[in-house]
Amino acid sequence: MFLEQSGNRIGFGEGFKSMTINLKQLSKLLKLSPTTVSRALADYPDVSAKTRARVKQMAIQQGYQPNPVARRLQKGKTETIGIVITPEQNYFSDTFFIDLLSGISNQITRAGYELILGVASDEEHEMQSMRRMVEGKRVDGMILTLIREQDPRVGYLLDRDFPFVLYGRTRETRPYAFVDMNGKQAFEKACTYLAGLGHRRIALLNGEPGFMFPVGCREGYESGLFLSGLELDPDLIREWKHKDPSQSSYRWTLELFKNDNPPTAILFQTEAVNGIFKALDELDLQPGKDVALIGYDDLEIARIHRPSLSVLRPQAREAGQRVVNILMEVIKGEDPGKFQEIHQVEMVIRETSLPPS
Amino acid sequence: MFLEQSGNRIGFGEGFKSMTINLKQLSKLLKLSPTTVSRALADYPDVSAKTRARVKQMAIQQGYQPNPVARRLQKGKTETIGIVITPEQNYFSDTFFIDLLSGISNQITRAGYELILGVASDEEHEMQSMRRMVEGKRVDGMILTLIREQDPRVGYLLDRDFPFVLYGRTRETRPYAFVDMNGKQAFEKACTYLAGLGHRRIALLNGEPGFMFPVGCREGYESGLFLSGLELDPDLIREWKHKDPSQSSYRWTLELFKNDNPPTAILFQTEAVNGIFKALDELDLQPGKDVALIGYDDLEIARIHRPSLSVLRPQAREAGQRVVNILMEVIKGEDPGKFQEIHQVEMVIRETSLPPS
DNA sequence: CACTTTTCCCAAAACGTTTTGGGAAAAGGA
DNA sequence: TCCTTTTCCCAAAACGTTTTGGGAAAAGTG
Repeated sequence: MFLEQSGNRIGFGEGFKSMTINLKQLSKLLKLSPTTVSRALADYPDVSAKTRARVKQMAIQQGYQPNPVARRLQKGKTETIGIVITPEQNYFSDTFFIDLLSGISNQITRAGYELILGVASDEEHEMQSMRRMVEGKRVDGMILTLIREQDPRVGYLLDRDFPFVLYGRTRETRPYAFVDMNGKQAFEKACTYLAGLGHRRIALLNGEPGFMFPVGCREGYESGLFLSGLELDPDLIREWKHKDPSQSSYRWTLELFKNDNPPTAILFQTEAVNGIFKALDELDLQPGKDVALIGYDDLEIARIHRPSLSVLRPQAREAGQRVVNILMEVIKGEDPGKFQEIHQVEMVIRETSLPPS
Repeated sequence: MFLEQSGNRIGFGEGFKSMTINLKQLSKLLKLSPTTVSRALADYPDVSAKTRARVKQMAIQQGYQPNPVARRLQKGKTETIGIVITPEQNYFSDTFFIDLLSGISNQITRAGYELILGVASDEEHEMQSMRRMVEGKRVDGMILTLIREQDPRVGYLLDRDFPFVLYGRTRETRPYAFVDMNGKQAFEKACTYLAGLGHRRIALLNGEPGFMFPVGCREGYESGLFLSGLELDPDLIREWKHKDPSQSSYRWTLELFKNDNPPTAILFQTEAVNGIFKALDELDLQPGKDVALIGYDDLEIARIHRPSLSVLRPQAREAGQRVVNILMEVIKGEDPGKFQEIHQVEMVIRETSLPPS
């Protein structure tokens, strides 16, 4: 124990402590002007290949890294992207969001940018946190998630021509950039697939329609029924109402099977799967066998559970990367209206999507 | 529709687009020097009360906000704190982390600082992301979470005297600042409580001992058994091994009850609750009635489930705020060794902690 | 009144980059 | 050789703040 500790100390020595070197100091070391060193490192053509190499080598040797703050001041950019999350909407119960965030973060780092995070407790603080970033000149662009049908954030940013990209869509006539998952098509696909297997009673457990995504899910569901020549039965639909704690996928499922004519299949967002499994268990119904299930989002539980859950799988990480790439273009001054991407969602058939028994 | 949109446009007008004002411009408007304006806004005593008021009023009227980048350059600080998260360790399956993050974020904002986020895919990238922040002079301090018993990050930061605070603890002889939950005491408390109710066979489903927290949980569990005069039975303990996907709270629970002498109570981290409930259901055992349960972390499901789950409740948000306050002190140059806090964890008795039947 | 102290303000420097606008030397062209 | 071009480098300015180090006027002191 003693040895290890002391060994470390001696090994690293006194001078190891992040002795940060300057452009000026580096240029002195090289007997060049700061201008030339800066331009050499930035690969300007007006510095000879020989000195460029010499500069770069010395820079590496000395561990020189340009001070990002000084560079930002000069460049007039923050090289920073902002995102605000709100814990209330069960953001983090899902790994989809962390996948999205992971894609965003990686791409931002690759661009040499920074990601600053605001955590807001509610809609009001969400706006406040965003304003601080925008009006405080703390970011060059914003990323918005969990988009509502009427979303004041979008109008706010459009009004002041501030660069942003939505993960999702909203009701807004002015053009803006977004990356969205084709939830409609996904649910349509799942619905027609189930109908193709022979299911005639397909239920939908949906999120809160105030958000944009569930709206698409429902559209896809209805369109899927229509395409399969099935009637829409409102009794088979449950949609989350604003913060009613009595709601749960568990109760909804129990309710559905009190119906005289219960469903033989259920579409839902995978986070709800636990409640559904529990309810089916109590009702002595076998998932997959007695009731077909398809969830949206490929969470770990979907793969691990027996029977494993068939799902619709959005590529959240890839979407996150696209969001960042697009935002960089918008920051450069490109027309946001050019960047409107709707990504396909693939369907993964596992064990819970069999024909009706 | 047309009216609304056009109304908006006219209402906001052309000039609304964030016309950012300068210190120099502001001072010109006030017929004062930039120096005086800056000092007036910073409440220096060498500017008269009258002009100070005049300056502040004009600053508000003009919506002046000092450019944070310029201020950082001058002050020689980034006014930024870094944190790196890794999705692999199921960080986000839990709301505890978002609570922690929320406390951290709020307190950082209050201090006028920024929180920059790195998302790393594994341990190596975690270190890489941190080095970028530290060596790239992008942050003034780091916050570390999910601490391992042997954690290279701590040594790295100590070696270069870089300010940081741990949420958790590690094995390290040099002094460092941390805020930790008293997991040991919590599990001890839960264990003695159950023993006090008459339970004699108490099981523990624990996390991976490579991390520091589960180590404390186990210590508390063992100490609780000892204090209650109970024998430790290794058959009643399950600990997560590094990435063995066959493990799950569900299987562990089934295993436990294959025992000739099965447990009458189980301690665990609340994230595992679904698997446990499922297993008990299959075994026809009533949670709370046939088996007492106490989880660590007060997740939503613990409150909502019937029967509701008794839990150990760490105050993650408060801890997050303390972490930031401490980090600010350390950044100011205070001795990190002075800041070592171990927070109490309260026990919330609900419906799953009854005496054995 | 003459001197000191206090009050209130400001010009200049500094933070560490990148960009601007040359300018000297070397190379090319006749 | 003389003129033009190209190559290679650099001094100075700029980004927007805060800090330093006064300094002039007003107020207090004897």
